[in-house]
Amino acid sequence: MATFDIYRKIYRLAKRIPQGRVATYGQLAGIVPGCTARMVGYAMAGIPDNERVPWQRVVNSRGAISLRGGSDSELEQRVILEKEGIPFNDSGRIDLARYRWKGPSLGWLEKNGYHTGPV
DNA sequence: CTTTTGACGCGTA
DNA sequence: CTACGCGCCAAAA
Repeated sequence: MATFDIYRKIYRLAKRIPQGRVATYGQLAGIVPGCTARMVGYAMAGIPDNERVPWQRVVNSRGAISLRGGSDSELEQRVILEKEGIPFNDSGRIDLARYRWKGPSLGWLEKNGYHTGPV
């Protein structure tokens, strides 16, 4: 099992995040076997051009955008998310209790070799 | 080879 | 609420 396969799994999973929902780094890491939150962030930073991953729907555990510091693309992503129907509160955070993605169906997880529940 | 860094998370103070 | 530390693991230096 090469690390390349893990990245592919992360991408495949992230592509399942529907519009109007968000997922956290830790959440995705908990679904992909042998993956950590840091690895998800690293994977998002290195998405190949041929892959179309909705990386803007992945936020940190606080419900805030965590882009490479100082970049203006952070504001850009917030605009995209708001456009997709996700509101930000006064602190610039998303209400994860309401907008967090529930994850793929159990059948999809089993079929593609992901974790199906809490580790 | 070793050290540092990074789109993270969580417990503690 | 903020600040700090540790754990996590893959790339880059």
